[in-house]
Amino acid sequence: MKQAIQIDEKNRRILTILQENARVSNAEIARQLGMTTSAVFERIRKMEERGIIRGYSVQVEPAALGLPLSAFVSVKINPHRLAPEVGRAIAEIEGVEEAYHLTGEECFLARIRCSDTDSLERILMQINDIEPVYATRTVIILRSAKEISGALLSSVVGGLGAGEGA
Amino acid sequence: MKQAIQIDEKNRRILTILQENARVSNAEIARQLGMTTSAVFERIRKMEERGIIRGYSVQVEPAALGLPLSAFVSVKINPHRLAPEVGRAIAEIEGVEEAYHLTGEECFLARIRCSDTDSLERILMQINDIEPVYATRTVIILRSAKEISGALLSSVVGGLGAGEGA
DNA sequence: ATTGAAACTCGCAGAGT
DNA sequence: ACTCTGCGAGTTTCAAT
Repeated sequence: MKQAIQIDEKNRRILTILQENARVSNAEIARQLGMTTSAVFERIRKMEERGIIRGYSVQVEPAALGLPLSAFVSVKINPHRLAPEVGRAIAEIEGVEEAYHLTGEECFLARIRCSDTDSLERILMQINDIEPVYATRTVIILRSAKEISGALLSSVVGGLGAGEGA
Repeated sequence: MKQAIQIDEKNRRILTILQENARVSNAEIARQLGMTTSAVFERIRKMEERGIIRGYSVQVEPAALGLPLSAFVSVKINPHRLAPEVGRAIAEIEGVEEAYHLTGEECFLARIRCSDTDSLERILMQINDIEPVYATRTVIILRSAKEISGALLSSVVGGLGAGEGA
């Protein structure tokens, strides 16, 4: 059974502070919560150990990386039981930031980040080339009304930037 | 004109390291890149100042917060020019992690995180209660094949947890 | 933009409650 | 699980290049 590991009040407050700025010092967290640094240190260490904290990330302005274009691609596949393979194949495509297996006929949704429509076209072709995929539907993101992820880009390394050739 | 602020090689490598673990020390980054800590410090400071770095976040295991259920809600609205207001209204609803204004008929997409289907129902009602909204379509996320955001939850603070009452 | 040194602050571990 | 204590390590500033 996958039991829900619940969290106490103090840990929740530590996470709240880390969420706003993951690079604050333990000492600063301790100050804000009226604890000692050691206590904060221990709690964070345990949350990391228990997998409650998965990691820490930087949110980057995508324009700075030459990736101003975002889109969602909905995907239909045919033998539905190939979903795991399709999921893996989509996830591996450069420019795919997120990929979800969903209920419904359009059983995959991928969020794309790229430099321009040419780059988007190339990504769409790669998705359509996956064997069980028989249809895609793409919508462009005009604006994010709320974006938690900021731009946690998998592709800081990648180089899907505006200047790249073939 | 919104010019694309491009980034040099060193900054890209710094961002790559921060992406994997935003809580590494500047000294450690410096070691990996063969720079001095001061240089790394200065470059990070400037990227923060210029808005290239938006912030740093912790990725939390959602189950630990009692939020095992994820969904996407597509929204249709009627006078299309009320989009900005609708976007703001959706973004404010507790449980909405991300909200995007899109091209196409379903011009908004919201990603939801909540404790159970009851909670999801309540969120859907709130979305449908927004004036210009005349239709929603909900799909449940079965699995994330790729999830950059990990679980950057806006609602660590919130308390949409399993145990909450009304 | 980078450096090296100086002053300050923090991380982290050990021992104790 | 928290506190106190202390040293090694990290942060941050600054004059100089």
